[in-house]
Amino acid sequence: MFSKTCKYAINAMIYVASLPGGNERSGLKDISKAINSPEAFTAKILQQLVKSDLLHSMKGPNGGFYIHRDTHQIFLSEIVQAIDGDLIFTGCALGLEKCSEDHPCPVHHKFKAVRDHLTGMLMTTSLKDVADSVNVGSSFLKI
Amino acid sequence: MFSKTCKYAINAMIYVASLPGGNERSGLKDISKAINSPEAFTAKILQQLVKSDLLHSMKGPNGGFYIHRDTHQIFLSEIVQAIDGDLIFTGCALGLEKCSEDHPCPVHHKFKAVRDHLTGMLMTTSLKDVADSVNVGSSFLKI
DNA sequence: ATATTAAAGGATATTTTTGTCCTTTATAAA
DNA sequence: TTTATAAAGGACAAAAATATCCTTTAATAT
Repeated sequence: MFSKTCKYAINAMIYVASLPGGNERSGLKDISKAINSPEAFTAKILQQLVKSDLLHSMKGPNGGFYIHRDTHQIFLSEIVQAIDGDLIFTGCALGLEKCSEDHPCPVHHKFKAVRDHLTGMLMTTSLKDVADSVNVGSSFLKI
Repeated sequence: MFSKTCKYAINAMIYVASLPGGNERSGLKDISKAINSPEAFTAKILQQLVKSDLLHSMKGPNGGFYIHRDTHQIFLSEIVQAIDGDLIFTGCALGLEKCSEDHPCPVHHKFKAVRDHLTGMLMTTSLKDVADSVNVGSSFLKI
């Protein structure tokens, strides 16, 4: 569904969003430990998120990553889009180059319904929604 | 969503299912031409499908691949399962090893709804359904 | 029987994704 | 101002997915 990179990215964003204090910073080590991901690889992903303006960073002592925007206004779809692009939202299920309403692949219509469901879910689920559920202990970021 | 291998597999199965005459055989060349896939790679995929008993094959002159079972009773889910395994049906959206109703990841419940939708679609869409739509010209296997 | 055809199978190559390591740059604290 | 800290960036490595090539096996037709 999502690339491994994208899964790490979502996890990382949720973790940072779930930190108390809102704009508190969290370092690479903390993040990768919290989401159980390889540190160096996570660094690259965080860089991508910073470039996509989903995350912000500060170098030096007490530096780290933080979220600038209101987490209530950041939706999972933005993270997925930033990392995996929009093929998941628009691509043909069977990989056809030219697949559209006018020239549909054999599963186009049925698949579109599922994809719209997924897209809708991602576009309406905010980082705050999921971070809150982590904070109240009703969901988890790792084992 | 699906691996490229799986997409080729679905396309190939639909193509063979859409052949007139039902149990007619189609060769590797025809199939890979029809679905616009690399021939040698497609050969490997067809082998997998044969091993999974979704497809049957005959060597020698006039040999080729054909579908044994009633295409009305073969569902897309079986193809996906045979090639990509069942991670798409059961795996955690965020890649967590231990993700369940009791110990859900932050998107578990919302994602489950989407996944159930996908699963339901795949389990109820038969090869005959989609092959028919190709045959009447309302859907296409390539550009 | 022999030749031809087409799938099966094994080995290998290429590409993409995932992952690591090390140096450079920016920031802050001493 | 110097030192410590932590992200940024570049180069490289490993693993997995995708793809090719060539030989072997099975079936048919001559």
